[in-house]
Amino acid sequence: MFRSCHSVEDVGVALDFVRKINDGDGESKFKLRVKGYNTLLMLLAKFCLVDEMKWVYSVMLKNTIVPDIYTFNAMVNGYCKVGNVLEAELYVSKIVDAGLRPNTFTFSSLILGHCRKRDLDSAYRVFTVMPIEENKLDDARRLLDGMLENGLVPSVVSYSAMINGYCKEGLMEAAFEILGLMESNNISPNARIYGELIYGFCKKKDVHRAMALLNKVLERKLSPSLITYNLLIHGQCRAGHFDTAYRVIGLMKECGLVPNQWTYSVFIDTLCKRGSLEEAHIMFESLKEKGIKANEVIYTALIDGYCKAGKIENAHSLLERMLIDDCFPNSYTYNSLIHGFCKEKKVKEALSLEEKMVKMGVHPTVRTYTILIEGLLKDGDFDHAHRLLDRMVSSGYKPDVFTYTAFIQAYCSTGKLNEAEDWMVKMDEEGIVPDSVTYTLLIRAYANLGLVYSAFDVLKRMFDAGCEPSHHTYAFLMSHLSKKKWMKENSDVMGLYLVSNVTFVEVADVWKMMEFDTAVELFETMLKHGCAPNVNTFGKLIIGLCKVGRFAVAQRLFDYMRERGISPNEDIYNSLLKCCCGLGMYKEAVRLVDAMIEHGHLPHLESYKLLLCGLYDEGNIEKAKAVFHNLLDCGYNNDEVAWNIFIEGLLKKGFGDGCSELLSIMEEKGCQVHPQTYSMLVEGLDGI
DNA sequence: GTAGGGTTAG
Repeated sequence: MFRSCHSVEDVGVALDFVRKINDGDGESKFKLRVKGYNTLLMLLAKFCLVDEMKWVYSVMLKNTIVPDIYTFNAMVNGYCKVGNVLEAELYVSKIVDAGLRPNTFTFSSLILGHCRKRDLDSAYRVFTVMPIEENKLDDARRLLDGMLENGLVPSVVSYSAMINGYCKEGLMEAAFEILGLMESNNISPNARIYGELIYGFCKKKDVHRAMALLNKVLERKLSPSLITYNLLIHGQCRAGHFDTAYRVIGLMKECGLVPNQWTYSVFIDTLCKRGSLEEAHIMFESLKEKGIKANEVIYTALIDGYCKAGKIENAHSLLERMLIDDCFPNSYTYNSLIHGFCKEKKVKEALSLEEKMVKMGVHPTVRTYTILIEGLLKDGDFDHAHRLLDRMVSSGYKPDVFTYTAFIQAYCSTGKLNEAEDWMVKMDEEGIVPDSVTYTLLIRAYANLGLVYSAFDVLKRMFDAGCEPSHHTYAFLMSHLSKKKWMKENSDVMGLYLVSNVTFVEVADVWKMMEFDTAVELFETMLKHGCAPNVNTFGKLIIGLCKVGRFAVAQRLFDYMRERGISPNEDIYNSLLKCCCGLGMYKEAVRLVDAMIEHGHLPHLESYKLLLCGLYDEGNIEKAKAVFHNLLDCGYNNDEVAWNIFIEGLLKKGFGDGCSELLSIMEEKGCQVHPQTYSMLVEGLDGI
């Protein structure tokens, strides 16, 4: 009877029906069979309404309906979706108690549940604290492997849940291993499976691999979904490739897919984050003529953009427009505005907005409280901040790493290191793991007070906790090591500033001033403190140097690390490559590209573009051809290659001949280019 | 008769 229910509104109607059954005396005219209950339970699971599920289940038992495998599976699925594996396992045992056997569906749900075990978002009120399990993916994996042992055949869904789990964590090799596993078990991956992998690459900011995978999906005549395209657009936007993101819209339209709210929210959000508020607003206003109604995410992106730009008035009027537009603001919307007020030192307004939010029926979240606490602390009102913390805890909200870090930052910036350390202890007792920002704040504070040993001691704690130091962490440590030297060299105090009477160097300037010897001093001090510099240590330094064009020092470090038997990773190679292309050192760039390919790394297309243009500029045509040949074997999406190298590169730089030459290499190799790109190329070549 | 994906702090 609930088969036609699909929306949250339907759920309400269905629940009302069950309520009537529950209110009846058993002789009621409202009766439901097991199938009806099951359908309702699945529907509730779809919307993650586990409390309602539990109630429906109890009504079912009260009415002496015997649950079947579908009932139990629905319960397992619901709890797994919200990451509550403990509760889900309770229903698995009920399956066994009932003399039934868990099936493929049960296992697929459990795999999903284990992958989500830690996903209980701090944005929600969490009353039951789930145990944190580091090896949640291993547990999921054991379940997948255990299926065969139990005589069950994993389905596409079982594999996809596992692949999604790995992709979310950026473990692409493991994800591809699962792909291999399913293929060897004769299950052919569908578009959804590839969609998961594309998501993984996008999440890792490896958009080129994501695009190459898209090509593979299309070659296999599978249809990528709107979600997949949206993910690609998001990935391209985040990588700063705005033009490419627009091209992806073209590609999706060709497949008959229509960009939706999500698509535009990505664009609008990206524009806002880049500070292009006007452009974002123009796109927002153009939605109507596209037949798209702005949703709360779109409004929030724009509101957030205005708040970050300090234009609270505009943000506020958007909130009003939102309400007129029948678009309901959510906690994210209010959080953006509250944050905006705090940033402008208007904590009072921020606090009253929180009250308003509650009145509007929107629940504050951990984030709301944290933003307010941070605002109060930055305002120097420690008392109020503590009171608010008490209020949040007593209302059942669990402070997270951001909340604790706000306090630690406040104590660090006032030089109260003992209090800051007390908060580290408190955090540990609550089972909250500090992140690199937390540790780096402490390191900076110790360094500012001239306590080198303590600063490096915190680094050791970081290493021991398995927390990866950021480039900020290393920059603060180095600026301290070289402080006296740098101060002398910069007697005009350029790039130096004062905090609590201690002078130190701005992070951005560390890379500009850093010499090779400083790095060596860092490594030696690290070793003395029991932290051996690893590939990431070198990576942070090399990438930092490359960003400011310090190729010579970066290369020395690169050689230094290799001499010590540490192999550079793809990011290190790419930053070096980008740096020397930018400096016009094309011979060196060619050497790097060759070395990368030899080690199985993928050189960025942007660097190839610069390199090929550079080689043509130097008249080194044969070298350019050879480099392009190798590029075509890298497995890139050929259309993307053509677009980047020809249209964005050679044609724009006026190397039409080079463009024709390289295009013929593509044709010789049988590389397919999209007809639209091809006609643009021909047009471009004619124009020269 | 069941299911699997995606935004938004310091």
